[in-house]
Amino acid sequence: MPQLNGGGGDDLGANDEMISFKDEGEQEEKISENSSAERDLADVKSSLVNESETNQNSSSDSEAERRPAPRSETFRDKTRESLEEAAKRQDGGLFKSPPYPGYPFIMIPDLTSPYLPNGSLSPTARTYLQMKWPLLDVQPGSLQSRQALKDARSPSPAHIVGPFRWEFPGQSDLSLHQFHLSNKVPVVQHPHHVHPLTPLITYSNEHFTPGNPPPHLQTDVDPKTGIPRPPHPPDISPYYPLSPGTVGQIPHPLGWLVPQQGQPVYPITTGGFRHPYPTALTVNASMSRFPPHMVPPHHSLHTTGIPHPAIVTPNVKQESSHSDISSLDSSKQSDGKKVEEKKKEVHIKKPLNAFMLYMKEMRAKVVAECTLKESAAINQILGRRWHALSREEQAKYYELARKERQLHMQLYPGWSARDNYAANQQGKRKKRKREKQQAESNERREYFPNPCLSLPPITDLSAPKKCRARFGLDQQNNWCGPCRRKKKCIRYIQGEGSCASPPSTDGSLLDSPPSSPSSVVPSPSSKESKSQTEQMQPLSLTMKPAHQPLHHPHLLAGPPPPSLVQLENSAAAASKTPAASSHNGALEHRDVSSSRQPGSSVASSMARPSASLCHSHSLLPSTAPQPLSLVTKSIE
DNA sequence: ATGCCTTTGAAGCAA
DNA sequence: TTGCTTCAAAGGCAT
Repeated sequence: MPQLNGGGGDDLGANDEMISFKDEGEQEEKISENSSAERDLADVKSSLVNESETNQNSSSDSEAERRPAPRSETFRDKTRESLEEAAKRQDGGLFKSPPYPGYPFIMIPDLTSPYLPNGSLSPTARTYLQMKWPLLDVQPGSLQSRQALKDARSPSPAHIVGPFRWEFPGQSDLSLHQFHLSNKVPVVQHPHHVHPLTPLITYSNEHFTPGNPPPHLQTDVDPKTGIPRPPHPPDISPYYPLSPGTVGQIPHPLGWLVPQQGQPVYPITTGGFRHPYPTALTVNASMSRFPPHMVPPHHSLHTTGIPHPAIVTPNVKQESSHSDISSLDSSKQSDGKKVEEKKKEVHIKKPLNAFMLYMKEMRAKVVAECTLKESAAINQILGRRWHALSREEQAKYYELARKERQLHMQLYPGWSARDNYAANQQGKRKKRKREKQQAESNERREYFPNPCLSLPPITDLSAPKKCRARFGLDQQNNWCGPCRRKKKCIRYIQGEGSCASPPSTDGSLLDSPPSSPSSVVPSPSSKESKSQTEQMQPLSLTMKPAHQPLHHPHLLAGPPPPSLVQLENSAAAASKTPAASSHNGALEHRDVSSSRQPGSSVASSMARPSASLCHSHSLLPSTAPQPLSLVTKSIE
C-alpha cells in the first residue's frame, strides 16, 4: 500500500510496511474499494504535484528573491509559521507548505546530524537555508581536491575539498549570495554531513527551478533530446554516494521526485562524481566552520568503495583534525592491509525506515516549536504526528524508505541487519528489551493506574493468542498496534475484559480511522479497553491549559487554539518531569479511571505524556477546530 | 563514558 | 508462521 509506483517495478518493500501503512493510514475506509492502492497513491502523488505547482505559481520568484536572507528570521519563527500553516491545512503540510514555498530552496533542517560531531555546529546551523543551485567549483589546485580527484575511491571526490565557492545565481540580494570558504582550512564535504532527508526536502518539483544549471555542471546531456540529464541515474539516492562504477547501475530511489523537465537535480562534480547530497548538504553556511576533522576518513569506505552515510567507523567522530589529515595521508599509503582493517571496522547502518526519515526531518521543527531537546519527548510527539499524518504524507516517507532500502540493498548486497547485531554482541550490548519490558511491566502496574495504562498484570508473556492469530491477516485492521508492528500483542495480554473494545476503537483509533462514528463515541468501557500503546497516539482537545501555564512565549503570543504545541509541550514536560506534569485535560477525562484506583492522582500524573493523551481524539467534538495531529479525516 | 529514554518500522532469529 | 529482539536517529539525562 505505501509503495508508490516508484517506477522501479521491483517491490522491495516488506509486507509489514504495507501493512503498517495500511493500518496506520487515516481514512482507510474512505478509500474506494474499486480503486487500487497504486492508483490511489498515484492520484495522491498527482495531486501533490499539482498542489506543488500551484504553490509555485502562487509565489513568484520575485517574491522569493525579495525575501531577505533566510537567517533574518529565526528558525523558530519559520517553523512555527510552517506548523501553523500545516495546522490550517490539517494535513501536516510537510511538503505542501514548505517554509519558503514557490521557489527552489534548500532546507537543512538539522545539520547537527547525523554524521556531524556534536557541537561542531552552532545552534544557528539549524537554520534553513535557501538558495538556487548552489554550485561547487572545485579548484583543482588544492591539495585536497587533487587528492580527492586522484583517488577514485575517495570517500568522495564530490566531497568537495576546499577551497570552493558557492554560487547563488539570481540571488543577488542574498546575504549568502557569494562567498568563499576559508582557504586556510580544508573543507571537505562528507556525505555524512549531508542531511539524509535532502530528498525529502526536494520532494516537490517546486523546489527545482526549470532553469539550467551552469554549463560546467552539465556533464551529461541526453544525446537524443539534448536535455541535460541528471549526472546519475534518476534512481540513485543522494543518500548513497556512488563510485563511478556504480553510477549507472543503480536507479535513483527518488527518481519519482526528479524533475521531469530533465534538469539535473544534483550538480555533478569534477571527475564525474556527483555530490552525494547535492545541494543541501554543501550549502550549509556553517560548512565554512567545518573543522578539518570533518574530512571524511577513507576508512569509512564500504567494501564497494562507496561511501555511505550509513557507514560509520567508531573512531571517526572524535578523531582530531590531525588524525583525519593523517588518515588522508595514510589513505595514500594504505593498501590492502589497512583497507581490510578498516573494512572490518566499517559499520554499515541500517537504512532508515519511514518513521525515521520522518523524524529526521521533523525533529528540528518540533525542537523549535516546543523548545524541547530531549529526544525521548520529541519522539513521542513525532510519533503522534506520524499517526496524524495523512496517507499521502506517510506514503511519501514509506516510499522514500522503500527506495532507501532498495538502494541500500543494491549498494551493500551482502549486508544484513544481522551484521550490526553481531557488531554489538562483540562489544557493548544494549540492555535486552525483554529485561526492560519486564521491568516496565512492573512499573506500569505501579505507576500507571489510569485505564489507558493500568493493564492487567501481564501474567504470561508467552501467551500464544495474538491478534495475528486471532484475527488473521485478513483482519489486520482489527489487530492492535503492536501486533501490526510485529510487536508484542497488547490486546491479548490485557485479557478479554480489558480489551473488549471493538476492533475499530482499539489502537487503530488513530492509526486508522474509526470504523464508524459510534466507535468514536467515548465510553468508559472503550476507554478502559484501549490498548496501552495505541492510546498514546491521540491528543485530547479536552486538554485545557487552565492548569497548565504556558511556558513558551510563542504560545502566549496569540489566542491559542487547541494547540498541538501546547499538548506536546505538556507531553514533553511530563516526559521530562513526570511528577510535575499535570495534563489536565488528559487526566480529566480519565478521572473515572483514576477514581478506579484510589490514590492514583499523583501516580496518574506520572503517567507518561503520550499515554496521558490517550483517547483524546475520541472526545473530539466534531465541530471543534482540530489540531494538526489530531485530525482524522473520518472525523471531518 | 556509557546507556537509557522514546518513537515506528524493518529485519533477523528462534520456536 | 509467530513472537521477540535489535537497530536505525536524536540529544538530554542518569549512572
